[in-house]
Amino acid sequence: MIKIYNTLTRSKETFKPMKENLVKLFVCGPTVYDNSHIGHARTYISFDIIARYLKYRGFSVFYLQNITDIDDKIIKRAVSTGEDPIDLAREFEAKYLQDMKTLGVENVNFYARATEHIKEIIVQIETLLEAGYAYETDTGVYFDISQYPDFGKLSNRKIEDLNVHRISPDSSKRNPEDFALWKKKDETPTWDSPWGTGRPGWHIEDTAITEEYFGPQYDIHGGGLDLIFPHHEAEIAQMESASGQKPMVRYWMHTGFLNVKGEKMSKSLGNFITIKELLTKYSPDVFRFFVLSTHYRSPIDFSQEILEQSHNSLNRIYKFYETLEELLNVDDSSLDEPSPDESSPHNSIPETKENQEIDRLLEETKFKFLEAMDNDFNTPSALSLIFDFIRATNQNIRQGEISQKSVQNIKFFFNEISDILGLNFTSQPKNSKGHLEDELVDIIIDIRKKLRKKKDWELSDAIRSRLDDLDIILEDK
RNA sequence: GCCAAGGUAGCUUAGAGGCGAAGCGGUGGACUGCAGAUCCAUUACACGGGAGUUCAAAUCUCUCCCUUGGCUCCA
Repeated sequence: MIKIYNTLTRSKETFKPMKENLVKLFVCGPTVYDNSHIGHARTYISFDIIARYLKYRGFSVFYLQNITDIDDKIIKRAVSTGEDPIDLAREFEAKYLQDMKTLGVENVNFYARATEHIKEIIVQIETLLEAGYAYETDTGVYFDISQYPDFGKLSNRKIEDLNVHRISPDSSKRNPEDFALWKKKDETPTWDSPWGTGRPGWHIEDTAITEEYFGPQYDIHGGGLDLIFPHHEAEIAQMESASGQKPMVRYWMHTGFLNVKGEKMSKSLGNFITIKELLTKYSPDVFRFFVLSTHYRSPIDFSQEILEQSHNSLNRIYKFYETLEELLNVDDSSLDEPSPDESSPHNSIPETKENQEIDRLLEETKFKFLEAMDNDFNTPSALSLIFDFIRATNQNIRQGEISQKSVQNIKFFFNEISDILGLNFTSQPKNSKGHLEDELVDIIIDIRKKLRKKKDWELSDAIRSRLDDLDIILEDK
């Protein structure tokens, strides 16, 4: 039984989709006006894992994400570079999708562009106007907040408290908190509407898109913590007013921020790290492990040092997996050490008490792993169980008390974990050098092996150290 | 001002009334020609301060202190 923390009720609730085992999941996508940064990556990796786990648990997941490809920031950026706004949006959308692919975020079923849903947006605005929830002024069409008394239920705010404004409200609005559904504009790009040319407001695209694909009610809506207010609040107001059905969303999920030295990452603070920059230094898996090591709702503090910690921790799992593979392919090691005592053809260790112990521990770990993930996707807790298991198993391996069958079962479990968490320790890339380079390095290593057999330590060490200078690390077994 | 999330060993994180956590780091050992990696063991008075409830509190209540975020740009 999966429990999900619902921002709306501020409590964990048992997850039950509206329709049997079909999960309709919507996550707010990016506004594509610049490169995506690692804060975005945190959120999308978190929801990637959530989608993976729901699938693992037998749900059929339809994961929908919007792409905000029209908005003030895009236009502003396009004006400054002299580019067409839509071209600019397409360019950064492509980069975003590439970043996600590199990060192993691959469970989104459909990306919906705002500009390809203008028709649906207009229909929804018309519905709101007809029902008296919206009104038209000289500057646009606005949602009338006084018609929706529940406004603020998600962020736990009262309308009367919303009196601090960074931007002075448009004077044509009835209430200062009313938000734009349609902005009347002349500068391109614009779309025709019953209210003249212009473009949609920010919030309406999501509800138009989700209504189109999911209907007025669906299961999970996710996004970063910063979207709770006003974005998600506005979505609720629009959709529930337009459809008359509540709730629009059954489970609201929000990811915590990625901070740098305790501060939110932002351009103005200059602590902005793009996904591309990150990946020049660390592998996608290291970053994913870093994300996994904190609960998705908690703030996560980024630093080089912590990524190093993640790297080291992850290596422990990698090495364990390698050990499993070695145990299953004992004949491979015959080149180096033909261990005569254990070279019996079957090399099978009979079922012993120790083996039963390991098998029991495996079952227990599996159970607890699911329990941790069921509990609002508690990945840190799940990881901790894996480390417990590795330590205990290593002890048995060291004593030689483990059967091939047990190793196989363990490996199978780790393959599952690899899938659920999206960590690729099953196919760990060795060296991402070019093909020819690989082979050249192999030749050098081969020669060095022979030198070591001759106990020519001086030359062996020199080779190792020269390779080290090229970031090729040799580790003798 | 209002709303929200936090303060857990040197660092990063789980936990959420009782059985003293996981990883990283440190230390010791095994292995090794050496180095590294790996493995094992071990280490660390752990719960922001103060009061209260309770047989029992990191965990519940109150209060105070501190940090961060949001309050129509935001993942």
